[in-house]
Amino acid sequence: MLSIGDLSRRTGVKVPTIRYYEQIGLIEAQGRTSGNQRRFGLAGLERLEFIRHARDLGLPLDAIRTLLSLNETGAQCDATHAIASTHLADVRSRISRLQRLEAELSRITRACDPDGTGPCGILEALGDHGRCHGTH
Amino acid sequence: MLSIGDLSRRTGVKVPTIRYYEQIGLIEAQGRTSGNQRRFGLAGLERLEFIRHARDLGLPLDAIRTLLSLNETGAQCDATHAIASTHLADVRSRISRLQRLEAELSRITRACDPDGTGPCGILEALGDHGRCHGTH
DNA sequence: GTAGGATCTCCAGCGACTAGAGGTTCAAGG
DNA sequence: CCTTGAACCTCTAGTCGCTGGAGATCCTAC
Repeated sequence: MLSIGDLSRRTGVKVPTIRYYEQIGLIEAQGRTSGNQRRFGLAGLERLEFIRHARDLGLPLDAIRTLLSLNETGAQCDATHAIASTHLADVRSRISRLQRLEAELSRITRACDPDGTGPCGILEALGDHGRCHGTH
Repeated sequence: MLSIGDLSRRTGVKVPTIRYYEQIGLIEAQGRTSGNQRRFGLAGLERLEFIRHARDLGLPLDAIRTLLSLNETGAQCDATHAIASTHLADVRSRISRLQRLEAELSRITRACDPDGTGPCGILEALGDHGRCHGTH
């Protein structure tokens, strides 16, 4: 029987976050002590580790909720694969967007000449989208 | 004199968003009609274009607020440069984090064998962080 | 004069937590 | 047995950057 603090230490998920997960129905305590404190079993620990790992991989809680129920109802690989690859595509598009952004930002940042006498190049560049190369 | 809708069409910033920006003190209408509708001038248009561009580059509104005031008080290049390069560093770290994530996710996604008879590899991989390569 | 699109204000919600107030319970030491 | 103090409880509100809806008013063209 694990207290919420034990669970937190074992999984690295913060105590208020665990309570939050319970509130939105992602996990459930096995029961409560006579003094109303949550107690978790091994199943709860594993479930939270699953959630933690999926969160680390950037999956939204809603997708995790679906994955958990797939896990219970006997894994349907198709659905699982769909969620994972959708997320993967999402991550990839975020990467490429960020890379375009990085290019533009570093170009703009270089436009600043701290020793010069004119107005700051960064502020000018921000005011004028027309000078940008490509889209962002 | 531009109505809020004109401003929206010219900048691509949605009407409710413009109102939100006014609410948090980022922009200000030049005045109101007798019927209480906002009217903006050229200064407002340029200011909103600046905000739009900075937002597109991923800068948080707080940083934009600072940049705008720097722009007014006669550009201090140092401060401007600091904000931009802090943001650039942030973007770069997000990129590398996402790339690590991408690697892990595509590894996990490949673990799924839809035709197999065993349990879904993706779900197993999610349940067991120990199998991951590197950190995420 | 009227129709209907644009505008107004105010409030609530998103995702995924995080922080704080104010109170109770549990475990260890004396 | 009693006390201390860390850990726990509930509830509410705040974060960021919008977005959507309700219900009312305004503006413009016909």
